[in-house]
Amino acid sequence: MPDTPDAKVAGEAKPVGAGRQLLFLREEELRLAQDLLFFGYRDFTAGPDAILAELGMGRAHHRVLHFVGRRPGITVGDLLAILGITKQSLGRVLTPLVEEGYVTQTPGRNDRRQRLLTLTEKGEALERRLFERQREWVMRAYREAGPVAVEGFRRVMRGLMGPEARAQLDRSLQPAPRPDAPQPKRRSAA
Amino acid sequence: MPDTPDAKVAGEAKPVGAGRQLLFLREEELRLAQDLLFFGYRDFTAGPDAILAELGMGRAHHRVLHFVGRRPGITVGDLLAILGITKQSLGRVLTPLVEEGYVTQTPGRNDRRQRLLTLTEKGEALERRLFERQREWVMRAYREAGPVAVEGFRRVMRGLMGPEARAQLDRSLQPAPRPDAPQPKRRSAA
DNA sequence: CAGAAATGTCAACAAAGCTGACCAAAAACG
DNA sequence: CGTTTTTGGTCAGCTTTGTTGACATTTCTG
Repeated sequence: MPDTPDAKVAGEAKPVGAGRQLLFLREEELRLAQDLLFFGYRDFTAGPDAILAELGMGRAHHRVLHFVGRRPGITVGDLLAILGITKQSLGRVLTPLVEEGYVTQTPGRNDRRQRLLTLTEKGEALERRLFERQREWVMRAYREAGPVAVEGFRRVMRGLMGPEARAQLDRSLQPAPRPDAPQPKRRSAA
Repeated sequence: MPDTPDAKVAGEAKPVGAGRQLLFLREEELRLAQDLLFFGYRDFTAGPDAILAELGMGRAHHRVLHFVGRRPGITVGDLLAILGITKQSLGRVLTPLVEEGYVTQTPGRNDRRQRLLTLTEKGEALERRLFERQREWVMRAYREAGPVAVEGFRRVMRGLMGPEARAQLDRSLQPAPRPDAPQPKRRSAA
């Protein structure tokens, strides 16, 4: 089956009959998924990792830059919920990022306890650099696989996420909720 | 079918025209890919992680169990190449796995320097338990997404892998190479 | 004002990577 | 045969990024 290096990676070439969606999940196919996720994720992160290493940073810094860039003005608490780590762990990467001028903290206008996080120009520049590296990589994969495969990829990856992550993802697709507008007493969803 | 809370995650519903495969890669779509991979991979590994934690093990142990299970009789060197770590790092998880009876080492028959690695019954049982947990998770995602999406997922994940990982994947799909047959002087592909 | 919430910080620990140095057994080479 | 290379293991020390637990500060809220 792995005849040509690319064509139908390891999927049965059987015409996908209507009702038999339960049979195509044989053990080998699941094991293949494990392999794909391990190797794929590892190589997906390798590019940025190399850039970060030169700057004495790690993947955790990238994640902060990424999610702060995605939701400028995000609160520390929300960032913690997204990353799913403790504030001590976050502090260890966030504090240096602030000290070295990649991220700014500004007190919230409604709630001055909050430190709203935003990328500085320097932070945006680095985030963009990391993004571009990763973009090339993903673009290659997308191009090779084609638009239909990309849509399938998204659907499956989304299915691999737990309900909380899905909610967070949906939220991050919303048009950021006016960080200074009077907000209706949000209960932290953790 | 999954038009319910899932349909078209965040993809443009535009009919995928023929030649415009270069345009559909807008920035937001790439950022979505980053999010999907982060959350998806994290939640994909969460199940096994929980089981492993009870046994005082980590993800690294799972990887060893997985790849030894996949290629019984694998040499330490080959396992190192697959995992892409140093032998010291491997030693820290492999030695305990051997000591606690999950993995056996038997000297190679052609090359008695080699320690061919195989799962014991205990090792197979644990690997299977981890596998089943992950299977349920992946199955849910596959079912929700449908067979066509699964094929797309595979194609994209494979594209995200670097050339070396692809080669290793192909090799692991081969019918394991008779660990005791006289082998034709393999040059280590590091 | 009292208490809860948002954030920060100190200390200690763990998992899983890394480098460098060094050793032994077995194979391969000349 | 003797030398060199390969395979694998081990010790020691360092790094990143996660964890708990305890405690302080500021600010909001009832």
